[in-house]
This record gives sequence, C-alpha cells and structure tokens, in this order.
Amino acid sequence: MELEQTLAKYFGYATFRPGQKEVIEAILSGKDVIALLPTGMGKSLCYQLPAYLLQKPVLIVSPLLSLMQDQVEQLKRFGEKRVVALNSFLTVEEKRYALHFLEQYRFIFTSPEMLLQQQVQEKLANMTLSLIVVDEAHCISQWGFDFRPDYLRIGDWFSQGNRPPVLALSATATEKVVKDIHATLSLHAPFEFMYNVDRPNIHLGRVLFEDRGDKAKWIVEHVKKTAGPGILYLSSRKRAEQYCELFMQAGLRAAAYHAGYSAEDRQFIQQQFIDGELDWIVATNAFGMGINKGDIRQVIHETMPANVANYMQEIGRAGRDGKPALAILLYSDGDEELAKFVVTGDLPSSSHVDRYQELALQRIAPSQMLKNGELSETAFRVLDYWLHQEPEERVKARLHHFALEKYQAVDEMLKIIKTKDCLREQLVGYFGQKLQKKPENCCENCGIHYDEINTVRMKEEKKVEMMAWESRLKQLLISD
DNA sequence: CGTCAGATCGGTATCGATCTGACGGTGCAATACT
Repeated sequence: MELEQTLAKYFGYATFRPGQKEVIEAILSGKDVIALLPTGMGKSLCYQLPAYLLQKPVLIVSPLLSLMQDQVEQLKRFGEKRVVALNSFLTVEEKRYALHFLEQYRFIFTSPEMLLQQQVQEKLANMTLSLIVVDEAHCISQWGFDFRPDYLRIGDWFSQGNRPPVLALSATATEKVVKDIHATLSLHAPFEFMYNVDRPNIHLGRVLFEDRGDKAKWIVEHVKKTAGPGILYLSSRKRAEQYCELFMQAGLRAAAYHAGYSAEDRQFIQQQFIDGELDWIVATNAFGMGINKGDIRQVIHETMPANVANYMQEIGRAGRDGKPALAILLYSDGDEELAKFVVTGDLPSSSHVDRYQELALQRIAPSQMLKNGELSETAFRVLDYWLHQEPEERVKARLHHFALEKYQAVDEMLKIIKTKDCLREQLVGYFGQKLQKKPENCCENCGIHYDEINTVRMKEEKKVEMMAWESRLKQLLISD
C-alpha cells in the first residue's frame, strides 16, 4: 500500500506536509532520523503513522509532564486507546499495571528519568519496540550537560545492544545542537531533515537603550498601543512579577508565569492564554514549550536570551498562523553580564569537586553537601553524574569548559544583536542555512515600519472586539 | 558581575550619601510533612 493511502486510512489526510513523507520512509527503512520541523507542521504524525504500520509499541521520550499529558489526550480524542504516559502522575498501582502490560500499548510516553528506572529498563529489555522517539530533542543539548543529566544517560542506554530506529524531533536546532543529539544518542548515519528555519512573517525588531531603566516605560507604552496576544520574556521571576503588575495597572489582561508557581497554577494560566482570556504572558524562559497557539502576535525580550537557539525557539512561538507577527529584542549595554551569570551561576565549582572527593574518601555520603546547603540540588546532581563518568581532573576541566561555552554562546547572541547587517540573514546563517528571500518588514536593520504593522493590528483588534460585543448581545437576547 | 532594597551614617536635618547583603532559569521523581 502506498504511504498516502495509509495516511488517508488512519488520519484522513490526502497529502503529506513537507518533510513528513521523507522522514517516515527513512524510519520504515530502519534508519535513524533527525527531523527539524516547525511546531504545528505535523511532527507527531512522523511517529504516529509508523506506529500503525509497524505493529509494535513506539516509545516517546518527552521532556515535560504537561507535554505527555497533552499528547495522550490528543491521541485518546482521536480514538486511540492503547496509549499511556508512564510518569510520576501514576499511583504505585497504576504504574505497576502499566508496566505489566507495557507491550500492549501502541504509544508509550515517558520522561528520561522514568525511562532509566531499573524496573522500566528490565521490562523494556524483554520486549520489542518498533521505534524510539526523542521529542523536543534539543533538550539533550540544552539540559543534558548541566541540568538534567538523565538526558545524557539515555544515550548510554541507546548504545547498548539492539535497538529500533531512533527519531529525534525538534523545531529548531543549531548546528551544535544537532551535533550533540547525534553524538549523545549514538545515532547511526542518521537521515537528517531540516526544514527552513526562517519564519518570514515574524518581523525582527531590536531596540537599543542607553539606560536600562527606560525599558519598562517603553514596553508599557508599546504594549498599550499594539495588539496581543503576546509573550514578554524576562530574565528573572521577580521582574516577571513586577512587569505583570505594570501591565495590569495599564489595564492589560496579563499574568506572570515562571517555575515558582505550582503546576496547577501554570496549567491554568497557560490555558487562559490559549483560550484568549489573557493578552500577555509575562514570563521567564519556563514558558513556551508545548504551547500550541497560532495567533501569538508578539514576542518581546526585555533582556537578551542566553543563546541563539533559545532566542529562535522563543520568537518561533509567534505567528504560527502565518499572519504578521513581531519579535522585539531590547538591549542595553551590559545586559550580557546578567545573562552570563544566570547560565553559569549554578554550575558546580572546582572546590565542590574537591569537597565531594574528600567526603567520599572519608566514607561520608557526598549528599551531605546538599544537606549542608553547600550547593543546589541541580548542581549536586550534575556533579554526581560527571564524577561517576570520569576522573576528578577531567570533571574540573569539563565544568570550566561548560562555563566558557556558555559565555561564548551569550557572546554569539550579542554579536547578532549588535550587527549592522540584516538580523534575519545572521540568524538563519547561524543555523547553517542561507536566507532565500528577504520579506517586507524584514528586520530592524533592513527597516521595519512599526506604524504600519501596528495600525493593521489595531484595526484587526477592533473588528474582533466588535464581534465579541455582538455575540455577547446575541447571547443576552437569546438567554432572555 | 550588576542591581536593588534596606540599613547605616553623618552631623544635627528630618534627608542625601554610602554601605551591605541578598538575589538572579530551566524539571523530573519521590518523600516528608500538614
């Protein structure tokens, strides 16, 4: 049967979207694949269709619990019952049940941490999978080395024994990120599909400030005269809350979002934003992954992101509906210092390495350091991981190298911010691609007619408002 | 490394200058508490 027929039979589509067919064909022929497809371009179909053809369970490694839940719900709505999210939401009994019948499921979603648990490993060793999917695979590079080391450990698991083909999926990945994915997962001559990273409908603005303090005034004035929905990114939780306060005082429907809130609160805020009940999310970089909202019109960065990959990921949340959207990056001299501190501040130091070894020699559990509050939980886990991988001196060198790499990544972002050339060309070039064509309102350096964009938006907004008003009247009339 | 809020200081007003210390992102799983 032709793939198109299978597509029609199971999903009801007549044709594939760009990249899907190539990726699926490579998987079916047993190849590893790295596929970079923009969100909303049918990434999940790339593993869902093979799951129906290959008749063995597909394992999907996912970075966030909320992401797993969304995908499970989506599949269930679609009528698929043989789907499970193996994670800490399950009770002990539910987990035991799920593990016992694991081979019965068609789709198994799980986290790297859960995947590496002994009971899960033992179960998987005794069953055959048709495909392993690493969703949001850039997390390997972004988080594996100094935040969630289990993202590196899944690589060890991949390299032992027979395994099915691996599909690594992501929306955007720089050349370095692709290299990290390839190496960490020990992929064998993977088929690489890279969709064009340029998003021509996103206008790339950049505003320079002499004085950092002028940003708040500028942002509030800007958002008052332009339309949302939008995301304002900040580099600390506290600032996110302060700006949210400013937005609300200005009469905007806004909410703050960062990792300090409970999962329930975050879920609630996210849902309100998706449903159009909020115009602005004022957030740290905790916000965004897995957000499926087509009509985000603006993404503003109050301070620079720590690297180009993050920037691309964050602005990429705007304008998924293809209509014009605006990304504005604010910069004042010295902003890079905070960015550099934040991304390296939590790395373990050489003295932490020494202390760890000293405790180990005295046969004291090194976790004592944690109890004494000598370092953070994250830093301890990272330290513990690397000291089990390689000798002390190598670990020290590596930690030093991480910091240098992170500084360098900030400087690369800074270079793009400060360029006098086309921002779009620079960005796309950073991803190893060449810009095909410059769109209208390309970027700050090519020229953006802010007024034109804003006027169009204000008109659109008025129209929407009127419709809302009319429909509300209608509702009132009907209910009376 | 830089910012910012609150404390302290100076010299004797009712506040401005200076000092000090706290703070600064991302998530999983599982446990110990209310």
